Amino acid sequence: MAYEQLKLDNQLCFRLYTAARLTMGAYHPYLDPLGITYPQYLVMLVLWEHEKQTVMDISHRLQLDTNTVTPLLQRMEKAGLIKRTKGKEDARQRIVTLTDKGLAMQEQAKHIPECLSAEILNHIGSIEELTKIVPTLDKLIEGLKQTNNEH
Amino acid sequence: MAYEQLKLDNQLCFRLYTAARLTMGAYHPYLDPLGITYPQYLVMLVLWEHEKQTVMDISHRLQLDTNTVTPLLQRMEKAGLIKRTKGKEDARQRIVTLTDKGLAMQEQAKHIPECLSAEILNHIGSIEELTKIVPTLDKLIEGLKQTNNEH
DNA sequence: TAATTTTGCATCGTAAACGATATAATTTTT
DNA sequence: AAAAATTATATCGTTTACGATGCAAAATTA
Repeated sequence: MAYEQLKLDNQLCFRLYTAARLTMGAYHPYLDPLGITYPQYLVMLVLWEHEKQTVMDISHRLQLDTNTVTPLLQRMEKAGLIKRTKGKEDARQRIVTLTDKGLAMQEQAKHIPECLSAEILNHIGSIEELTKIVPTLDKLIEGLKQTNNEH
Repeated sequence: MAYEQLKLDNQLCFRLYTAARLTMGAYHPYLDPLGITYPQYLVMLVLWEHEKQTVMDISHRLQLDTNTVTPLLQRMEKAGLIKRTKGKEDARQRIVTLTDKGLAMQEQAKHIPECLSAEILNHIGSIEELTKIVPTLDKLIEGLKQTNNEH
């Protein structure tokens, strides 16, 4: 028999892992019509907030490394959502900007958050219960950033 | 400027996504010596609880599809952690069992959960705050399972 | 019993993640 | 200024995820 602490039901990380995957799945019906994936949607959110950003700005914001973000951006450029131009002052940098198509997509996307809230609300009862866990998740994320930096 | 609801900081899913990734990163120093990845660790947890399971048992337990689990199990078999035998009553099934090596790994792994708790505790203050969000995550997961089944 | 459907698993293709490494441009040091 | 170190991004290889499809064994129906 398993040690108590090794039981799957006692694992917080497994819950986060599952919740994250299933939530991404819930976005599918809304992102498919736009032709983007969930990570690409996150990049769009970042760019809709600030039009002009470097690869590093984006990867910092999403807590992803450039080796994940670069191919992501390359695919998005291919899809005509963004442009990647060489930086003028610093030629190492790549400046990422939205195309007209990328900018226009914001209008189609603006209802997605409320659609998702409504969908979850159908099955869970109260959205407040979910917003209540946000500060804890933020603390966890901050803690993990430090933990992971130490190794 | 972005619509308020489209701001990254207002996205619960982004938090789950980030928290899950960073937590998996925190497991790295403990799983590397064992030569397994986090999803493989999850499979081990499942098998340590019940020695003998079909591919479907495991994929149900982890909320993953067989097209994810099968290659995972193939790699784990190659690594000598599990065996996959054809089912006797039902020849379609694959019965997954632990090898001696896989069973023995439990002893090396039994301290991992407390190590991780301690590590997080260092940076976050109280573990209770984390356990408090578990019921909400469970409700969210259950709700999302249904939501995703409808589409 | 033969035909059909369903089920359990596997394979394929694509997109993430991420460690390791490479490369070119900038900074810092000598 | 030349050399060394750092920085920003990109490339490569492996492992996940997951939609789509295939296939053989069982279960169901005709």
